[in-house]
Amino acid sequence: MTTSPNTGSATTSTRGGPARVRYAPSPTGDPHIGNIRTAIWTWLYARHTGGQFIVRLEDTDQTREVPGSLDRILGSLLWLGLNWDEGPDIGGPFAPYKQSERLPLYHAAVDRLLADGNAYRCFCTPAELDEMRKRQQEEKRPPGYEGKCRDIPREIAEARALDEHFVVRFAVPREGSTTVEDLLRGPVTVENRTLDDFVILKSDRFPTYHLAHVVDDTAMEITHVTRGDEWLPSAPRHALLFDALGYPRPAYVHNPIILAPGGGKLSKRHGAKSVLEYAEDGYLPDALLNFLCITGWGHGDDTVMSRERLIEVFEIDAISLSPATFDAERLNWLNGVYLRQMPEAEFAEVVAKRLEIDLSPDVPRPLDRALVAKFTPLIKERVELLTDIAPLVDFFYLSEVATPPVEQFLAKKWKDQPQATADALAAVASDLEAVEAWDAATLEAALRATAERVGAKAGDLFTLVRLAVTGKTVTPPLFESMVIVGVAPCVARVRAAEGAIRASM
RNA sequence: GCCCUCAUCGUCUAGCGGUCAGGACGGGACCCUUUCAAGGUCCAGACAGGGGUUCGACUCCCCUUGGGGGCACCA
Repeated sequence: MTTSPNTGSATTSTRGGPARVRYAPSPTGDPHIGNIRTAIWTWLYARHTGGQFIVRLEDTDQTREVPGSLDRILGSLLWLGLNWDEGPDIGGPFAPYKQSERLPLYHAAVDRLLADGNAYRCFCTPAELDEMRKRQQEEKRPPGYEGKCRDIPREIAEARALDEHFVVRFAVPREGSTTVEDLLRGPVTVENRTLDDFVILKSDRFPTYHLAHVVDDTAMEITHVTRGDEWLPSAPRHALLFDALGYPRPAYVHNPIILAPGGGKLSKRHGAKSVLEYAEDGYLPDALLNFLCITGWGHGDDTVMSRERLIEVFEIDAISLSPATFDAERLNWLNGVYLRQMPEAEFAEVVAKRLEIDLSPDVPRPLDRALVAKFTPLIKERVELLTDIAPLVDFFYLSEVATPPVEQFLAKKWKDQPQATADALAAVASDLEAVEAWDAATLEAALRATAERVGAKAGDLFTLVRLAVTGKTVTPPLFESMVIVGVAPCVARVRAAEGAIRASM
């Protein structure tokens, strides 16, 4: 018997219209970044079509459950701005949205499959199955259940079920083939003989993913099933289940996974963290959203796309078929782009919040917002990650900046010239004291004059001053920074540097 | 081992039978410049290989190669 191929009716009838789609995570820990990308695409598709985005908890494996997962999953979505219309926390017309609370639904489906002869009870023990697999491996045969219990007469099976552990397996047709329509790649056909009789109900009376997916996505009227393409090989099983239960099949979108640079699985080593970790590390939600969305999907020549823009132009069937590689550098660049685009006040607030985390505990909190607002314009285009900020501006907060090692001053043009260097700094200090207005333009003019007087190039002198005042070689613009630091500390720091150099002579 | 799937610059992609194969990240050069950035200009860089189909293939088909995934009482 050949299963009739899905003609794509579900696909064509729902194209373009409002989509009911779902994100269905397992509470087994923080969602993986690839998993989140699927959620983003799914959400965008719902918003693009004016449909609904639903969250459903797939908690059918009691042994793998990690406490607190649900909160972190929902927290991740929230942080990314992926709001849901129905879910385990807010309920909805098809509640409950936790599979562990929907057991009766699965049992009803199993009863029907059993009654129709599309499923059967299997009494094989785990030990027996292990042994079977071992044998298959030795004989170089494909692994899979061979149907030992498939032909047990129903009355006998029912009797044994009274006091024996059992699972329920779907009776896959032994012949023919099954075709699944994937929105991205068209028809995918597999021979039924390559499918084994998979378990749909475990011995603890919980469903497996296969059954739960079919029952719930039907009950919740999901139009498009979006999931990672590790599910593609089992999609025909699901199709068979839909057919056996007499349910219409949803449209499927199996998207490729994200690869690590160099190939293979993505891990923390490659800069892939959980969403919440990105949040902690100071990435912007919109930047991560944008980045994840365009890795594995594209819209013409566009790269930087706002949330609104993405909703507007996102087409789910434009998802790329080949697995994309995670490009952390691109993410960082995008984060910088979003940072630079931010309105001044908003940027200042983000900076302040971050500094309250990163700055030394000696600095009193809450941070002086007026001071933050002063240097914020100086650093805006110098920051890619929020963690770049503290090292760039900490000298604004220190009453005393430690003078860097003398060697740092006596480099480049000042190499082996401690006398000239010290004299130059001395000149700087006295000229700064004499300056009549403490603003950037005046300071620059004054120090350029100083440079000429001591016979140094302006840039070389500025390097000295920068080092003395900030303790760093890389800083925000020097004169603007000095204005913020103030005349007295600047002079003191320059004198301290001068002293250190003289002491080393 | 069997099955499924994918294939354009280093990376993410545009292309949907006729293009100088475009853009972005990264790289290089130059400009700007008090450091570092940002910004600007420019440069290098790809259709995996082989067969077909066609007047014409990056585009369609087949094979090879390579990558990815699946074959649990996990999802």
